[in-house]
Amino acid sequence: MQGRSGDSGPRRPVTLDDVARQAGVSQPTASRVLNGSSRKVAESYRERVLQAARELGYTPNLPAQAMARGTSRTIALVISLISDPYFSAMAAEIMKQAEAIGLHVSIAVTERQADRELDLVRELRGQQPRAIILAGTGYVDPPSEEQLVEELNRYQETGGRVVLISRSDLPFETVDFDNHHGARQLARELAGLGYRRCLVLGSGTPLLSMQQRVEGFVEGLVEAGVADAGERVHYPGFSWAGAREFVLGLGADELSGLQLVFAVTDDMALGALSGLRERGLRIPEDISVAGFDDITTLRDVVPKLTTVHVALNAVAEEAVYRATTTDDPLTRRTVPAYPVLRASTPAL
Amino acid sequence: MQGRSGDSGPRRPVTLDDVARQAGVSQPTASRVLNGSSRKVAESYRERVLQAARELGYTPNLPAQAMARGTSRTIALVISLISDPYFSAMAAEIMKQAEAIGLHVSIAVTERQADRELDLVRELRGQQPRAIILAGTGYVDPPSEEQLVEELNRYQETGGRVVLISRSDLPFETVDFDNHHGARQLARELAGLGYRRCLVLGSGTPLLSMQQRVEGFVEGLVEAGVADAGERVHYPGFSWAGAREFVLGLGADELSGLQLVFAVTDDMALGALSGLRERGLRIPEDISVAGFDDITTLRDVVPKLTTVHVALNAVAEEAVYRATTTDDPLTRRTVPAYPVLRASTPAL
DNA sequence: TTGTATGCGTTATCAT
DNA sequence: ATGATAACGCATACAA
Repeated sequence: MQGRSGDSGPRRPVTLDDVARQAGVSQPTASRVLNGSSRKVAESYRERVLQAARELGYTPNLPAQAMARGTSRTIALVISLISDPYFSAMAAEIMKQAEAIGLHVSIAVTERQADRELDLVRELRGQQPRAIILAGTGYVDPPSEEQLVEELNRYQETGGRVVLISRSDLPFETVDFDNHHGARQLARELAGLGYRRCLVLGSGTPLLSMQQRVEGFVEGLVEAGVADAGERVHYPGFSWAGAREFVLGLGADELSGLQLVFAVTDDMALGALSGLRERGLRIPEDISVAGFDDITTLRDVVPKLTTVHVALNAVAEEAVYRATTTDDPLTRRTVPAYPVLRASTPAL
Repeated sequence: MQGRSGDSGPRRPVTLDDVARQAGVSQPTASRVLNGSSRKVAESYRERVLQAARELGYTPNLPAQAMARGTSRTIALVISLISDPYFSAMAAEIMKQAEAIGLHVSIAVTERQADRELDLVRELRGQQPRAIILAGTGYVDPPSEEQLVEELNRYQETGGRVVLISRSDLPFETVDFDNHHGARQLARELAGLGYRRCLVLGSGTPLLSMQQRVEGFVEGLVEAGVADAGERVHYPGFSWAGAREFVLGLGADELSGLQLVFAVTDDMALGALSGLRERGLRIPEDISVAGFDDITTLRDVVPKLTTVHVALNAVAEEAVYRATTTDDPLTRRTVPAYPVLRASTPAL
């Protein structure tokens, strides 16, 4: 009799009306007790309402609340790929921060298709979220940038908040890592260890933050006296597979004399590492590898990968803060990123 | 003048009414054109409505639609941890399947706290989702199982669908891997390679599916003639760290003669691997390691880890199907899981 | 085919 | 302090 489905036909969900009736009060009073803020309800009524709600198993109908209040308790988050360690970590941090202040996070995924971003934002806007956080990859030359900006503006004009992570290309609140500085410091430290001939793997997909990492790294090398640093920059597909395939396709002459491969993400660095090994090279005896992001996966990789650590929690905190605060004007906050040298790049 | 925030004060969002007015038709007609199913609208009207919607940038207010229709286009998904490779892969697959049929997925995270599950379900129920999928870890003896079942029943009685993944403990639609069989096959294959003295790392947190993996593995060994297989089962904390710490705490006598460590998840297997290496053991020369799940992370681990592959996509597909189909009665579908032998467990 | 009227569950505005 | 009543944006039954 219990635990079975379809027992007594589809019942109607318990509403505030039901609770009020059972408690013998008016429906607004029940509302005030259960969901309201101005707590001016007599203690006796108060208890009766609470008990009725408990007995009936009342749960507020969130869509109805959202409509009546004109605003929901949801933050919409747009990311590229949920199965990517970087983005799942980012999503986790943002959810954590949001939930700490009683907000729910609705996640949408572009699957790395630039054009899906616009559709998603449009769709998400329909959910009437309190804020939209775009944490996906910002393209250098977005196919529909104008429409996206227009859409976001429209959303913002109706009271919504827009926060961008890792993409300073659009005129909205932005939180970003210090990509340039982090990569530059890494290059300088590596140069200090004796590295000179470095191959740089940028992103084939033109992404702003990735370009900053390339430029920072090259600049760091140049500052350290590596004059021709800019000559060995390549742009394979923006993925593990892309980096691996690129490395596998390298001519023997291009590889010879190479001391290090730096990829703009750990994901790509691991792909490159895999490709290098397939070619029979030992890491780091024959060639060194470094990445960027400091994803959790690195925990299980041997040798420990040198990378640039980014404070995801700080970014998430800042992003959620900006997503819920309205007082300040358009700002751009940059969160530090600092190199972490590990076994994959020993001193030469 | 463009791209700035707070230009002309918080405007009101564009509603169906606005579109109808601009198009010179009634609001229901606009509704029929834009969101309705019965497309019995004159072509001339139809075009005017579509154009008006485009000009105004209309997006349907989803909460309002949900309320009017009495049902939303959302599936609620409860998982343990979004940053876990297994769960993020699962979430990705479910989102993919759901989006293919025009459904949005709302994710909630228990952070591995058993008691949070009940609260989350209650909260999610308020979102009026079409279905609730519980993909988190099912505890052997849930602290609030009765209340959870009651809550889910209440939800189901009001027309919601409930689907469980990897936990056959509750009286609802269930999709599960063949944990027992997968582990058993793995054990038999390993025994065939010559493995006899195997340490089994189960889950310190009493989880149903993990217990099945332990039992399956032991059974497989026993069938292969390893009489004392059940004596070397331990239950460290259910995590990378838990497995690592357990291995680090093993007495030298317990380690000596050991040929293999099998952990019930890849996550734990990798933790154990890390711990074993810290103790100076080489994998697989000194000792072998095997896991379960075949998570993506394994791609970057050397040596390649032997594991049991689970068809996440099949599970996700089945779960979403069950979440959206109402005709069939209570069923339990099991998805195959099969061992994948790799370099971490060479023939002895 | 199209428009009018009504209801969904909740909050907010108003009397009382 | 409490209760009637009017929104909120949309879909639908019904009338035209």
